[in-house]
Amino acid sequence: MSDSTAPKPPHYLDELNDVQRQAAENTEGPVLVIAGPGSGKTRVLTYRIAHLIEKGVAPWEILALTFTNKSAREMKDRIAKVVGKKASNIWAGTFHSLFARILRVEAKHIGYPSNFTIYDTDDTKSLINQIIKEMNLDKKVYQANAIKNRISSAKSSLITPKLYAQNAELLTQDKQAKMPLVSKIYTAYVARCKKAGAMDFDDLLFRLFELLQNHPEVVRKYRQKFKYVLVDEFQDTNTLQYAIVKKLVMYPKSPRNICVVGDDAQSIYAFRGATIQNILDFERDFADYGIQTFKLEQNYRSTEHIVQAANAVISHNRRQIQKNIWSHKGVGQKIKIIREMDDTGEGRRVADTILEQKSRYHLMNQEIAILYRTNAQSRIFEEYLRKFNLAYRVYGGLSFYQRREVKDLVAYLRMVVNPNDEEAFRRSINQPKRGIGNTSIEKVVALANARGISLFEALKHVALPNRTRHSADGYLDMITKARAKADTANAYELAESIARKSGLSTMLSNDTSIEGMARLENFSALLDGIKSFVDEDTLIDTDTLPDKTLASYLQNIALLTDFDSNEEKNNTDVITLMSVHAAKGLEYKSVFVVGLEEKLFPSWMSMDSADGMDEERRLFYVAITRAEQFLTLSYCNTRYRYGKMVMNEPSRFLTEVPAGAVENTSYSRRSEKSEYDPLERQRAKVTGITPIRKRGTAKFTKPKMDPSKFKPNLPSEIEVGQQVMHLKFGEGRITKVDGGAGNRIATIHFSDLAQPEKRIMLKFAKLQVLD
DNA sequence: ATAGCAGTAGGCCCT
DNA sequence: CTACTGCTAT
Repeated sequence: MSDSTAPKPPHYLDELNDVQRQAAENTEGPVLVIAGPGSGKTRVLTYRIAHLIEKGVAPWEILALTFTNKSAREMKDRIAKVVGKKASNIWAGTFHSLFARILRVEAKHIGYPSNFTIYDTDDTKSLINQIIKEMNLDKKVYQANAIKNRISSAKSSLITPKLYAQNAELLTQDKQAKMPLVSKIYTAYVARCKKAGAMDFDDLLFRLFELLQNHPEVVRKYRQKFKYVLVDEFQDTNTLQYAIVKKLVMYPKSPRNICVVGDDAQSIYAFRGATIQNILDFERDFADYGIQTFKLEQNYRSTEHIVQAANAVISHNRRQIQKNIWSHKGVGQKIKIIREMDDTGEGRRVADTILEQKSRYHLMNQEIAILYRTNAQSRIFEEYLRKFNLAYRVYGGLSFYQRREVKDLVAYLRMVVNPNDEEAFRRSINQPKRGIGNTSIEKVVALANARGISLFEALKHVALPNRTRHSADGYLDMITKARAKADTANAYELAESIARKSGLSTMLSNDTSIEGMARLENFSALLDGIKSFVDEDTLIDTDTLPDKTLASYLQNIALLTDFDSNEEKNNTDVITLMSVHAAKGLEYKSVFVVGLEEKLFPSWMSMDSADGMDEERRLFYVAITRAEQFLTLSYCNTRYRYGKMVMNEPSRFLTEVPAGAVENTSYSRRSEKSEYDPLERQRAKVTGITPIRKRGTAKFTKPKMDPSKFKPNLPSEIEVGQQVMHLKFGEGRITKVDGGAGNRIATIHFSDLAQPEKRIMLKFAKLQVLD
């Protein structure tokens, strides 16, 4: 959308079409913006905020809630282009991060420490399993995942453990699922989180709601503060999120300056409790206060065949807000449909088509995306892209912060900040092994439960055999000493010293396998991350954070996803592989939507209900509307699932794409023989495509050199001026070495990177000197 | 009492 | 394809 080429930028409102402009200028009172795909929604939001600021509204009086850190950052950057630096004072961020920020300030009102820990899904599951075990229940019957979902949706519907226990409907459901004690587990879970000083993701919303509900002086404060509230992706908010927003803007004499932007057709998070009912409720709730509705219907992203296909597909859904999405970008290319015999063929054919498109239309890698329903589908595409020497990056799957080695160190850091953190205790107490096994931990748990104290406290007093006592004391001493420094010391020094004293660094350094080296890489990348948190601001959004202590570092990373990380990935020319969910809000010149088969897309989980099917169709709608010029849909007859070959029908969604928008070479003309040539298959076998995704290996496509040939030099051998090789960053030159003897830090210039300067701790990073 | 190993069962959607 | 379980050696 860079059609404005005037030398002097015109007044910013001139860059908007009529409807967009009205949506941006009508700043007072409740506003609902229904925004089709590619209709300039972000543009409206940013100009609206810019307009508010130009009119004299203070940036900190504006609350803009988004779903991802990325879109918050983008929005701020774009606002800054109009109003300058003060844009950074806007309260723009995700629901979770902004609410965590408020909760830290107001924690005392709800009996939480302001250093509260945020439990991620793994912590949550592990705690639930723990409770199940303590209650002597069969974990095959009581599945942690299912229970987590029950608890999560209870919280999202504002149902406390108490209300749950009184809710006949929920109790009946649990009985039918043969899990009558879910209510008890829920109660125990909430108590344990509280005791541990921990909140899970839902708590960040739930506790904030409680806070606003029960503390009039607090709610008054924030109502006064936030004079204008904006919500992006409103179709993906759940009941609880909307309840919080209402708390902030609905009160006597409120100006009700609330603007929500969304598209019912792109609602794809119902499985997490999101409901488009919120849009309908919004219209009802604010009907008496002069609600204004604007529909953005012009699609600036895609050519007409694509828009036409999208409209046709979505019209199969039952209810929707009426709108007429149109494009004036010309008819463009027709949609290509690829059919293959099996998933391997699909992988090869997609990679082939990419090569063809690249040469014919001069596409860059970064203009291409492969979108799939489930992350597990990525493997085959990775294999072929690699084989064809096409650079790619996979989003999703195991994120950096979920890696074992990263979580281990983070667990120690969490203990330093909040010693009551039960999950961090369990993870750190015997990692690396220090001879405190299950039996000892059982004793600790027993004592903690008996006296109602934390595990950490219990460890101090529990009776243990001498040897075990000794290592326990070592652990306690380490955490206690670090805690003493936690408020004053720089987060990086603290983390680095813990990494050393815990024995984690030594343990990882001693592992010389390739996976081990990759783990060490990740481990030092974490330390590097903490370092840049401390001295630069590049890593994270400091505006949403009050300070730079270890506590706020942890708070921040708990809410980061794979998407938000720092690396140079945004600037490198790579093909994007991601799930359709992850692709929401993004756009690419050429998009491949793959695996279009019944039971896969639409997913088998959703096929038994009409609501589920509608959601799958919206998901498909989101997928195809990511494409600007080229859209390719693919499916195959058989594929491996759970290690077994299964037959698939083509997805019903394919039949919903109008024939007029589809290239007619596609369905059946291409001879199946050539695609299923046994010789060709045999050849593929012989070429031996080896799987490249191993657990714990770095995520980048191409290692800069063959890891098996990589021979790192000793840290002491590294000098200024040397040309060195780093497994992930490639070749670079040492420009500076500083730090003390045992802790030398090299500044290295990697000219291939977008941000070439890296500071790397020599004791962790492995570097090979090149001659 | 702990830790490493090996074999088995169960599970893998999306945040 | 991995996360538990149970066994055995220390």
